Amino acid sequence: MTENRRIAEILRNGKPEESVKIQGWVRTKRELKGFAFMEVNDGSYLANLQVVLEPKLPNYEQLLKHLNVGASVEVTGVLAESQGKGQQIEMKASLVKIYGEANPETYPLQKKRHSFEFLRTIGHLRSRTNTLGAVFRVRNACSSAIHQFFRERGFLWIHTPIITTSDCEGAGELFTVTSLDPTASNQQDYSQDFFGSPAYLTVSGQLEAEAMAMAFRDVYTFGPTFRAENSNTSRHLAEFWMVEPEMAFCDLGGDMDLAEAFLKYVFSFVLETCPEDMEFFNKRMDQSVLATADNIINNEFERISYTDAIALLEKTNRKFQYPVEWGLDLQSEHERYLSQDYFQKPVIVTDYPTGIKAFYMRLNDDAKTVAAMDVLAPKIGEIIGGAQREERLDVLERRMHEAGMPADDLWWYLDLRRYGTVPHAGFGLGFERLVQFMTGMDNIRDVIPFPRTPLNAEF
RNA sequence: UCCUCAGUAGCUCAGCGGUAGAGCGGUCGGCUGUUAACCGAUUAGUCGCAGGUUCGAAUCCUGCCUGAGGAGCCA
Repeated sequence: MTENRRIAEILRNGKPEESVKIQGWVRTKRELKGFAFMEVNDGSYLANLQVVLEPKLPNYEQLLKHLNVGASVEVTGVLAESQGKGQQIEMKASLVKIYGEANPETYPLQKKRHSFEFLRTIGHLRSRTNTLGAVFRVRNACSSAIHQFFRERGFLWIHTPIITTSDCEGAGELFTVTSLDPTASNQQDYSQDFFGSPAYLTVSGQLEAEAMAMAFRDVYTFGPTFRAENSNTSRHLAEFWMVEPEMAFCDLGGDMDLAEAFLKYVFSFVLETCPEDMEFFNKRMDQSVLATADNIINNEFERISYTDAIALLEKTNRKFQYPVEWGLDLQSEHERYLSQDYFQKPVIVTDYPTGIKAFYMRLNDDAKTVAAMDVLAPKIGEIIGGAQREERLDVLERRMHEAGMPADDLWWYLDLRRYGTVPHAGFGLGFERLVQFMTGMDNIRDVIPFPRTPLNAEF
């Protein structure tokens, strides 16, 4: 039996004279008078394996007719040093089996560049392109890197619920979960509903992660998150994946250290695992991709307090559309100025005014600011948002009251402060934003296989 | 949700008052090593939808739908 091998492995280690068998999809075919070339891709590698088809193949004429772009094939043959330029090794086919044809008159992927907008309309096929293929290999590497990073540090991966009954984690709009018939008359009677109360898709696993951190010290979540906001931008999704570490016995400084070490680790891991894909992005998508990665890995992140950031923004000559004033939130243009123009690297902004941050963030001694931190990345803005959590029961109760939060629903969250409370901190990282940042892809819809955005949940 | 721009052949676009055009793709033919192959021929369209103005609308006007960029919200 001839060994069935991945194309990535053949392109890296294949030697002339070896008998091999591959399986994959035809990316392109070039017919000449005496013979033909076809390139096959199996998703394992950016480059294709060039296969030489000679007339002595059984059914040569018929085969050429049916070996169209998109067809699925199994090729048996022998590796050989390539006579042409462009690749070291190629395969001389002795047997070609076609699993499924792809009619060239209707198959939407052509041997040419397609716009990402068009590719989004064929979400089921677009992963067969060079760029999306590279994106999803990098996405996968990021995912592995994240688990490996936390495992090395003794964090437990915890699975927080996707369905939640608390709607008070943030002001964000939630998707309702119900088993009631929307046309029935009892539609609003939640006592008749599956959970006996209103239920939603989670907007964050943080509160549950805090509970688990109070048992295991260091934990993280990595799972889907849902926001029903009508956001139409290149960096928002209605369904996205979020990474949320939570550490007991940890303050804001430790939180920032973790965030920085985390990003450095993931970038290093991906550069090592997917060098060809990263070079591809650097060449074709954004020529600062490799420089950015290098910058992340080798330079310390800038750390600046909100108060100092405001002072810096007030001093600059740059004209901003929105006002800069202590107490107001930083606008996109301000964040972009800080990370992209002024520091030209990720910036961690800390200690925001109480009024613009969530109730659970720890009140600083000045009583005007909270121990929050945002990591701002060039181009995409906020990639991480985190904080030291308020561990003092009385302060937390007061802040919830001021924020108009119903304490009844979060009785268990307050219990964590009643019984064995400890200083703790954590952050949330938008996984797709990380992949976007890493690959230089302009639109977040192109770094998740099947994006969900307003008016779009196809595939 | 707001602002701006755009929807013309399978794809990318040109045409901007006189009833449709290019490149790529597809098809057919040629080419003994190609690699976004090349050369020749050929194929291809309710000009987003619905109204209106006009002798005449892809072109002007109104509404709607869809997409993109930016903003807000955030990760």
